[in-house]
Amino acid sequence: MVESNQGGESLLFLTDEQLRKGIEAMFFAYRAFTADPDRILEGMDYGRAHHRAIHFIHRAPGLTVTNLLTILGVTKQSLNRVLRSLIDDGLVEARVGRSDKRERNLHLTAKGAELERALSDAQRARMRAAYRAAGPVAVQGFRTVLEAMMDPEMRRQYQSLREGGV
Amino acid sequence: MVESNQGGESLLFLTDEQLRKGIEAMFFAYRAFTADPDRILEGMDYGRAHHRAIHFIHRAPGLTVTNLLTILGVTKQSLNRVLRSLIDDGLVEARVGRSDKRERNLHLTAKGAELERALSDAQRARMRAAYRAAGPVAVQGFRTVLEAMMDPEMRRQYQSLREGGV
DNA sequence: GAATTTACGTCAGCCTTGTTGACTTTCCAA
DNA sequence: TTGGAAAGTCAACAAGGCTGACGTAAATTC
Repeated sequence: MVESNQGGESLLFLTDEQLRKGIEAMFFAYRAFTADPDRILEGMDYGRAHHRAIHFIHRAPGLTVTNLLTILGVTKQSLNRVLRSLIDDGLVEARVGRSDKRERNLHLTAKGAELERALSDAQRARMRAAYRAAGPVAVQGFRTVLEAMMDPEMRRQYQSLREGGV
Repeated sequence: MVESNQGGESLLFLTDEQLRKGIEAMFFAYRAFTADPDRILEGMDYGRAHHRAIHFIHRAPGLTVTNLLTILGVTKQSLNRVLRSLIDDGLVEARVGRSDKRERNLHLTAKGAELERALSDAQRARMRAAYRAAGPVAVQGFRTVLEAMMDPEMRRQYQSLREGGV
């Protein structure tokens, strides 16, 4: 395959072969990425969906059900099943909204925070090892490419997530 | 949080906050990554599992069922369901092994290759746009971090995948 | 003040894709 | 010739997505 240069910059990294390698890297890395939390959750009555809910409730305490729905990109019914069990088991608390009483503000309980810590410790340990092995420049590139892959709306969400609501 | 330096190199990129950002970037980017093929497959009788099988059969034509099982990390029963429909619909051909007749060497038919092209065109288009936006240095970092995240065994698989078998 | 909209919850049913366990057939290799 | 490997299949189950329909409470609009 013949590659042309543009503005003197090599575009070798845009060959189909390079792109395919990137695609496969995403596939394998994502499996590794979820493996540790999955291992912790198996045996408990929870799964990956619970992990995601817990993560974002920890991340943005007080967020509403609709907020969480939007972030996770699932239906109300699907989230409800997960949230129901977390609330019933006392890991998540749903407080009636102060200004708008229709809303439910979601918080982790002490017990919920404990599980969150176990899960994110495991996930961060892998991430930390990878970051350390790759170095700061690579990490910067990693984040840049992932961000560029997101749809604009998702990217906005990703960037604007902060504590105290969404 | 106080950060220490080591060997004169900043370790700011290893803070929990940075790691958390990386974790969320993986989550959001992976959703975007699978969105386009998912859109193509919805309506057809296929799903993400079919896409994965098709991808790796295209990638390493002639690979055996056991090979594919190992790459995908699922059970024989789970893969068989997917493979069954692809073979019945004439997208995949399972040829009896030449040297070992117990083995089945998997190949895409013309029809299978056509779907593969549609799926990978969509996925590569997104990847290409992200790569182009991020630039070659970032892409290098992206690949480096993803590779570092994999388990050694998975990394070996990722690196050794080539045509003509696995 | 009445009507409409929003936020949330829930029931019922379906699909995909993963799992275990058990069993068969075919074939290679010691 | 016999044990083990490769593949296929049946059955049953679970997680976690989905749609559609409905109900209730609270906010908002007319």
